[in-house]
Amino acid sequence: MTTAVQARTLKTRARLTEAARDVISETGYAAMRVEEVVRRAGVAKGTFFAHFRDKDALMDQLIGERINAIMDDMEQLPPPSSIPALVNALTPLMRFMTCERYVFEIILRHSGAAEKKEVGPIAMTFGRFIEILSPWMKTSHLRQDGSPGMLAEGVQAFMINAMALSFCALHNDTPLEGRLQPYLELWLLPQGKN
Amino acid sequence: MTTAVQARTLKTRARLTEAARDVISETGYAAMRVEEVVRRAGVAKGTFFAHFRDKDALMDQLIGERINAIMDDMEQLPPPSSIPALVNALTPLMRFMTCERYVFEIILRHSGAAEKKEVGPIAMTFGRFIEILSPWMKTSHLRQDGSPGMLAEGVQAFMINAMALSFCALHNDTPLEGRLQPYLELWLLPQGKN
Amino acid sequence: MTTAVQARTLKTRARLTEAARDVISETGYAAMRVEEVVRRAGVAKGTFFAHFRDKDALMDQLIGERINAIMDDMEQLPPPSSIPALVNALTPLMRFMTCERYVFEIILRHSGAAEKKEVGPIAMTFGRFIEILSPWMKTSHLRQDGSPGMLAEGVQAFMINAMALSFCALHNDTPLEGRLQPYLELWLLPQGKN
Amino acid sequence: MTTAVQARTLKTRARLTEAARDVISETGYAAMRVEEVVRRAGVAKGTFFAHFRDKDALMDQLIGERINAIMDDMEQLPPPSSIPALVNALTPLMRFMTCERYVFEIILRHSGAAEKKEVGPIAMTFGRFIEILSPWMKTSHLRQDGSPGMLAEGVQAFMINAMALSFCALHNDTPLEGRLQPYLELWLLPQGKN
DNA sequence: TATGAATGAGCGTTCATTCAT
DNA sequence: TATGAATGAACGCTCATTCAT
Repeated sequence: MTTAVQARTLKTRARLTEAARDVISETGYAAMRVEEVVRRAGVAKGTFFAHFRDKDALMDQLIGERINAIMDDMEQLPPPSSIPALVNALTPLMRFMTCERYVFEIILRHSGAAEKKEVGPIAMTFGRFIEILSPWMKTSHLRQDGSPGMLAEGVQAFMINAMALSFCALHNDTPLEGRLQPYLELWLLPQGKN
Repeated sequence: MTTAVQARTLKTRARLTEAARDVISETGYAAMRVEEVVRRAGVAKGTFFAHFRDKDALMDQLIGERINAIMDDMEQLPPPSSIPALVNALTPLMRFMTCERYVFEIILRHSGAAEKKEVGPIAMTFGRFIEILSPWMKTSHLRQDGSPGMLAEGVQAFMINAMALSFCALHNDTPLEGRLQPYLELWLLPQGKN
Repeated sequence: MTTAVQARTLKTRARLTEAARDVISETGYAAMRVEEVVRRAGVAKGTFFAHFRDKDALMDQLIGERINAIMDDMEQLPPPSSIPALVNALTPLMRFMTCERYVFEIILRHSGAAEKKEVGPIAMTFGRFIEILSPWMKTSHLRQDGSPGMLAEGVQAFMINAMALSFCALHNDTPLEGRLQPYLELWLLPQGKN
Repeated sequence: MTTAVQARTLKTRARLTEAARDVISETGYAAMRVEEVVRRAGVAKGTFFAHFRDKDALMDQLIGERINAIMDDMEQLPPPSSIPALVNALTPLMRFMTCERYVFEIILRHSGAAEKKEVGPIAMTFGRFIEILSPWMKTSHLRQDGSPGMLAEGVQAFMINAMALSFCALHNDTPLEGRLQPYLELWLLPQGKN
């Protein structure tokens, strides 16, 4: 009984997210309308809000799963053997996160939850990112005088900085990756090697 | 005549900003409503938009002037002679920038202007910050293998990262400054010295 | 200036009420939708709520003005010379008030305002009704041992009672007026005359 | 078996009404939500509607039983020997009926059923009220030129009127009973005696 | 410059009721 | 009987921004 009921719930939820994905692939994230999603999913508006606290909660999930998919690919990579290789490995993630200003804003807003119990998909990916990056930091050609975790968090900080600048007229002549690389060299290479 | 008119214009503008400061000191930045500002200033709503392109332009100015006041103090300081001293010097700025989530978001949004000609007060402070910090980077106890500008930008990136984390339940057990210090040590000290 | 602005305001308000009247004449009161009213009036939804606190406030006005129109007619009548004549005089009002259950419920709900400053059109008509009826109570064929005002309020009480019963299966075989008459006889005639 | 099943049915129903009474005693009638009732009763929402046609049916029952309890007390009273005594006898009923605006509205709405077969608890109390009051109308100090039933119905009308006014800012300076008494004197006393 | 009524698109809400299991 | 996810149709609201005067 309970199982059957859950199946129905999951199905409805899946129809909603599927409809949302369709809308987004056609119009982008910023233009997604709840009304349009429920219309396509063939469910009532009330149902939407029974499944998602608000529109942002759906965005959190959809963007979170995209980030996770990209991280799944990252995880398959061998530890990058050079800074340019590292930048290359990070590029798909940065590309997605900056695909729309709206997406980047959602990500920033959800990067940290105010309440521990409210930690959502996007916030989780920030932790996962560190877990993926940390082992890469142990490569011998990189500095080894900091903990892998801290080095990884530094990479994260430089990435966010580079992405934020990409929306800025003063800096968007340089491509994202080009802007990141010199900082990572300075951050990650043993001194005297960069 | 022109002078008289300009004087009136400046006065109206001053009344608007003054009213806005009052509202903010009572309710905070996020709760500021244009309606309330014009009510207190005793002018019509349309007048507000004759003086400010939009609400954000006022916010840009108000937050920018606060940041500049803090930077005026920073500028008086001698180059910090240690990482903890540097962190101390940066703390007032970080305190203000994280006083409200909304303020932090405004700052991020305005850190880079979409159009070069639209570089506003907040965006200016980002440049000024680098200018203040760069000379500090030349201190002999810090690494000298990167340009002062890049080192300063790195400090900026770590600050933003630390501030972003301060809104996050998973990390806000550590105070802002404590979170920043180890990263700056790793970023700024000659390797082998931290 | 102020006059011109007020004229515009009044015009918009008039368009809204006019549109509402149209909708009601076509579909009845209960079926009136705010959305439809603003659509027909050619104004934005926000404008509706700038003019009326809520849908009920518009209903209050529309129903109030209908009641007032009926009372305008009542006011032209000479004091009824018999109970049946009195009942006849009251019938148009009762007919309208019971035209829809929804209308009767609105009237009851608005008959008394919780706050004095919130006394709206419908509540006002209750006072006006007493003022119209009171002089009628001075007719010589009616009992004169109570104040006209009290006698009038009694008539009001019996009317409301009769109207409430008209929505009731147990009583709606008798027409409204027939139900009212015996009570008014007992209430208004000198004893021994009914 | 049938007995067992019926027992379970009755038990569920009892749990629902009991839960509803709890909710009402804590939050009042108007704030009662079906959701909260079923939560407390530990049953599913659908179960509620297997036991009660709709929410109003439960309200009808709960309010009806309260009115009946008050009428049980009224029935014990000897016929009031004066108008003030009569008013006193009616006061507990009026107090309850005006405890919440919502309650008064429910009572009015249910005072007459739309369908004869749907005469519910509240509607029944209206009949019972007349039955209790009618004998009281035969007291020698009251007018005897109207049937006891009609006199009783008049009392009912005046009570409802007084109660309706109690929700009105314009009239709620006078207490309920004070507002009722002069009308009953005029309605019930032989003319020349009031 | 100043005015302030009007805009407007969409979000979130409400919550009694239904219905397939 | 019992379950509980789904329904659904408006309403109210938001509030920065525009524009005719």
